[in-house]
Amino acid sequence: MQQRSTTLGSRGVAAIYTELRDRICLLRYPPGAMLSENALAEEFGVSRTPIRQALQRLEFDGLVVSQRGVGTMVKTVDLQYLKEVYALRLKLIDLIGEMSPARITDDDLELLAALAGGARELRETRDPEGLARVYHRFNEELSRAIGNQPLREIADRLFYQTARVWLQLLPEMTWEDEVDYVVDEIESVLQGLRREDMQSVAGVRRKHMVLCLGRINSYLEGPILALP
Amino acid sequence: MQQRSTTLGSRGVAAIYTELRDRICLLRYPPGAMLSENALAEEFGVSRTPIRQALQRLEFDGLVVSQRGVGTMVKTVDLQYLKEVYALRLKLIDLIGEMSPARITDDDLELLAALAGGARELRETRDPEGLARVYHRFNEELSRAIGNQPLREIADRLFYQTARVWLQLLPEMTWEDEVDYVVDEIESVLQGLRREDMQSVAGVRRKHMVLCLGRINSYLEGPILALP
DNA sequence: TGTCTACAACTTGTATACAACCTCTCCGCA
DNA sequence: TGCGGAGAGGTTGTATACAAGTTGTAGACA
Repeated sequence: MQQRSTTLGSRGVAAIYTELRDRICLLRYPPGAMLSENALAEEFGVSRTPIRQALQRLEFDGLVVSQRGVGTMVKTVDLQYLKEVYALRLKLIDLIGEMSPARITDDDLELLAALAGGARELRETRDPEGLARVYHRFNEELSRAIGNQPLREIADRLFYQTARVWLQLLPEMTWEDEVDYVVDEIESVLQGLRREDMQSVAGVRRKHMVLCLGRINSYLEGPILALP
Repeated sequence: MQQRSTTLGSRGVAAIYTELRDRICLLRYPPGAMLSENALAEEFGVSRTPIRQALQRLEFDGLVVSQRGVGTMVKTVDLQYLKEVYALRLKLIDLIGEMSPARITDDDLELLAALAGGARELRETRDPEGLARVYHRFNEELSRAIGNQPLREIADRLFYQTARVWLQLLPEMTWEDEVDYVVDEIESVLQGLRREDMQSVAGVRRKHMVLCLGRINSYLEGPILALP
């Protein structure tokens, strides 16, 4: 049997799922791309069965769609659905602020600081995928601070459903500005966490999300999102 | 091949998933029950493959857990998780009230009235599963009134995660009271919908959920849910 | 009698063969 | 030249055989 060409955490299907999800959210698989079960099976060194499990989970997440006889395609982001997801995430941010017990360790704070530094270093490089990776890592770390487990799962799911849109428009935006926005959000959240002021953290996140929404709006033909 | 003994909508895996989910939520498969893939495959007249797909989806929903070499077991409701789900649902009810466009047709209103009538008829019968079925139907119908699609999916998911608890304690409660509670909730919601007053609907739902929570608390050893 | 081991009978996880289906191309034909 | 149908090649969906793992039990042995 062919040796697997990709290093996985050897946790089987879950690792494949995470890898494919990241590839989609980092636009390595752009919207409309066709994913071949056979090709993925060869690449990961497994049969089609585990690949299909991962793809079906991605289909539940709304990231791909499978059609018998045609193939499995990365879904394009539906604007109406995007609008609804963002509206919901704005509401959920407040809930996160209310329901989080703020169980943050010093290690977490250091990691966030390192992420802010990593983002700042990207200012000269112009590496959209790298910046997106930092932001994903940032979001992942903040997710761990959500004390309510079902809310955490829901927030993660919604994040990965909309994570592509910003990255997709990143090349058309002003690079330095976007880097600064990310750095500012991370550092502002960091300050809030140090004071254990989750309401402040929620406010910061909300502000940046609304601002990002505005930029996305201005770069799409016609406003797709009605700002409150 | 043996003919399938269960009438499915012939939509394949989705129908099997729904059927199994209902069996779990209506306690036909009580917590701790073992589900055999082979037995289910025989019953539904398919191979293990579609059965496994449905079971994996149920595992994502947190309703079952599979262990290699052991089997697939219906999960017992974890009290801490239940508490968190209820706390979240209370918050989401308000969101539903805010974000719903109240696209209700007269047919929907008639169906809700019929459900209230159906519940009232059960007052003499003492049929817990029937009452639960009515309440599930009621919830399903209200779900269609949620304009925000991701919120609707989330609300459904959370509902089915906690639907068993009330039914599980129903035999120990006062039957007539529980019937009256269900009838009152449906009719109160109906009144709110007729006035297109979604905030009132949310208030009713919230009130009944808190009351139901209190009853559940009183029938479990020690209060598991801190009421606000 | 108690304990430990080997094994049989089950389970889920994986790989593979086959069926159903779609799409594009090529060839015959008007 | 335009059109239409058969077919090849590819895809996902399903069934089945096999691998890996767990558990209870029977039996040997101290």
